[in-house]
Amino acid sequence: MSEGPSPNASDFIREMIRADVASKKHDGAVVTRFPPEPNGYLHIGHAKSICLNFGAAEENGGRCHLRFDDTNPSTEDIEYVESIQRDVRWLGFDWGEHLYYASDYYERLYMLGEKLIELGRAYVCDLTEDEFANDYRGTITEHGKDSPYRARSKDENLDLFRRMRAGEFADGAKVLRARIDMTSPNMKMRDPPLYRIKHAHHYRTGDAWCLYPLYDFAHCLSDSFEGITHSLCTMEFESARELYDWVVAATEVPHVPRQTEFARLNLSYTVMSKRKLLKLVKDGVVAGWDDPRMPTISGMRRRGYTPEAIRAFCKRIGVAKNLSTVDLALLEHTVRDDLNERAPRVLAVLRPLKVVVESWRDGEVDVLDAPYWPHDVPKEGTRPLPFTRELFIDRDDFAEEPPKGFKRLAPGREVRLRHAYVVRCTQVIKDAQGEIVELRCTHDASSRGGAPADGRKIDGTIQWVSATHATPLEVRLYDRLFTTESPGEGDRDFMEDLNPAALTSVSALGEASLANARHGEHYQLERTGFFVVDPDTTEGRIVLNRTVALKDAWARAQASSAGASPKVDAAARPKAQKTPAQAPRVVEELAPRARAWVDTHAIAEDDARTLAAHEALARVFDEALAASADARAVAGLLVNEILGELRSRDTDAPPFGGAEVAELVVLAGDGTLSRSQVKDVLGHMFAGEGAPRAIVEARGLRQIASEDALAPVVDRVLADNADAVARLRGGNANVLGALVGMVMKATGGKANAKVVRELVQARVAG
RNA sequence: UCCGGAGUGGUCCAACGGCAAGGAUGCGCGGCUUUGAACCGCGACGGUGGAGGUUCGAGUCCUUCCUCCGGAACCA
Repeated sequence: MSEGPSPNASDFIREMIRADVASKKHDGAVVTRFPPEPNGYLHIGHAKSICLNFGAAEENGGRCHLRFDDTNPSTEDIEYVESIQRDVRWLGFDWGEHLYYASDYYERLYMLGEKLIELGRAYVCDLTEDEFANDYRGTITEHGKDSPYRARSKDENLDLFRRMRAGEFADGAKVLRARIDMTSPNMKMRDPPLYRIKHAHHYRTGDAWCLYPLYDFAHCLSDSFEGITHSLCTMEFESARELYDWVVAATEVPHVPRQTEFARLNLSYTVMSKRKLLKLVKDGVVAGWDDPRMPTISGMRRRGYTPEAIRAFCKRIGVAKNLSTVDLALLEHTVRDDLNERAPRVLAVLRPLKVVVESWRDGEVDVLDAPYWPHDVPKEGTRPLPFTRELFIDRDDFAEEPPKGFKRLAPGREVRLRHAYVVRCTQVIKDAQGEIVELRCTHDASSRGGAPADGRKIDGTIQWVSATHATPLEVRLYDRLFTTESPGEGDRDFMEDLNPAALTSVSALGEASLANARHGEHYQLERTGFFVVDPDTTEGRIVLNRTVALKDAWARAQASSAGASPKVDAAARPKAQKTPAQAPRVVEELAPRARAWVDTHAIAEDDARTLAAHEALARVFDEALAASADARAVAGLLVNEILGELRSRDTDAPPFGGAEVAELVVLAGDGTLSRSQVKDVLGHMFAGEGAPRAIVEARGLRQIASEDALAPVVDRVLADNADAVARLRGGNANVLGALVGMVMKATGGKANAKVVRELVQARVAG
């Protein structure tokens, strides 16, 4: 199987982890976890997460835990625990000793609940769910207000919490809430519930508890208990991160894990939510979680997908934060790519049409030795393939009136029977209804093996089976479960988009060797598709599942020329309007402080607005003005350079003040420093190396602006890059930038880029 | 509407502020072929959501607008 484009997968998460390892964060340890809730079967979306968590850990010498996030007794079941373990293992990942259950932490978590109460960071609230939602939580745009129970004493809270555990209250009568901030813009922070009462039987803890922690409390603490360093989850948990951090800090647990979110996988023509998958199972639309039409791991396994193919797919799709829907065709390609080198080739006929080779003596059997593998798969092995007078070929491989370009069998025409003989159709026999029921052929005795002795070229090759040696097969042809790219798009019920033809079962005939097919084996039925032997197979009844069809250029061409159902070419679709309306720029009134800056210092309004919006920058700006610097230049530097730097360092205020910025502006203004040196110095200032002048002196920074000094460097670079110069002369203006960049690099950023640019232009023109 | 996130060929993912925005898939064409597969080659398809700004130079930094997604479960 060919490797993906990037053998060493890299994405923003792996980069972050590598950086953490390099900086010895957590002593360079990498511990991740895959935390499913045992309330459903794993699907291809989980596979993405599994590959990321186990993969990133392994690549960095770390480990990945399998943890069941089982904090909701009413939906969870041991069946799911077992299927999940089976699926993760099947995918090829190993958690070693590190199998955990949130339910094993119940006691520990409970104690932290008490601790939170003692620290005054949580309280027992008697509001019903509706009361809280309607009267206290507020809305997305309005603040909430404090629960009347928020001010309960520690003792009362503790007493109540213990009695909650003891089972004194009914479900929903009370919850334990975090005491955070009912006015937070993040709804998750408005005193979220941490514990709820649920008199329910838990599949692992039985009836030991009637008090169960909620995700936001249990998950982050479980991560902390296990020493998880990188807690990777999907984007919908993004606004929960603030609460995650709060709980970890508030409970004062020693280990602090870090949550990072990535986009979940969506696949075209499939649904992925557990709710929808469960409905398909419950409604009997599919035969179960492992139905080959399901995007579950177990369904794909039964369909014949391999772990290697799924892992290769996960590698190809990458990891990012974009909302994305991967084309199912990519998954299918990856599966074919994997199976191509894994599945031996055999012959089978799905829609049998009888063929009598009249020139073949009745009763004679020629056992051919047929290779299992095509010439480009480096594997060896053959099987005996009996050839007899009566055969079957596929109905699609014969046409009474062949269309243009048809390379298969037709009256009077020749075709090669794969691995066997070239035959010519001499007669077409029909029944009373005019239906073709049989073909009469003659064979070319010189063509045993497929090549006629006279060397004439035979265009078509088709599959066939001996009528007297055929193995009956039940072949299940699977197709995509939905007919539309986005099932249930808009207001439509996704069930309306179900593809009734997602499963077609046919009685087919396979070659003799297929009689020995064993459960789990992969085969390619030549010219048809990849198949796997289904577990329903019994002695004498071989069941084959179509994993994926082969690409079929002929069928595609026929379909599009027929125009009957022209496959909608994605490229032909009108481009989605990305910016529908050209909205006029609405300029808001400047804040008074910003207005004053604009009026008295003539700085740009946009800059003034930006500065006014960032307290730390505003302060630095005022300080710089006090140092009587060029206001416009200071504002520009703060807004365009320093602000971006602050963001990328994830800090609010720079480790230097206005005086230093003013000093830097002077150094830039008087020509001491080149522009790139200014950025360089800024970097050192952020690193806490002191004032600009000191940095400049210590490092001997001085820009080179004279043409005389720069000319030799420019000439050298131009001489070393004659090809680039040629391209520039050829009219590619972008190369100019690259050459300037090379000169800048050659001078260690000391050169004045403007002068360099002019020099390069002059040299190239001259 | 409030908070958060994201916008790069049809799709998915890349691109220390620097050479013609790269790869995969899909699509088309051709070669090869005892699978109309695979393999090989070629091609079309984007100027990076819009508008400003900073810079010698912007997909990348700043501003603003637009669009999409997530968040108001005693679910995870």
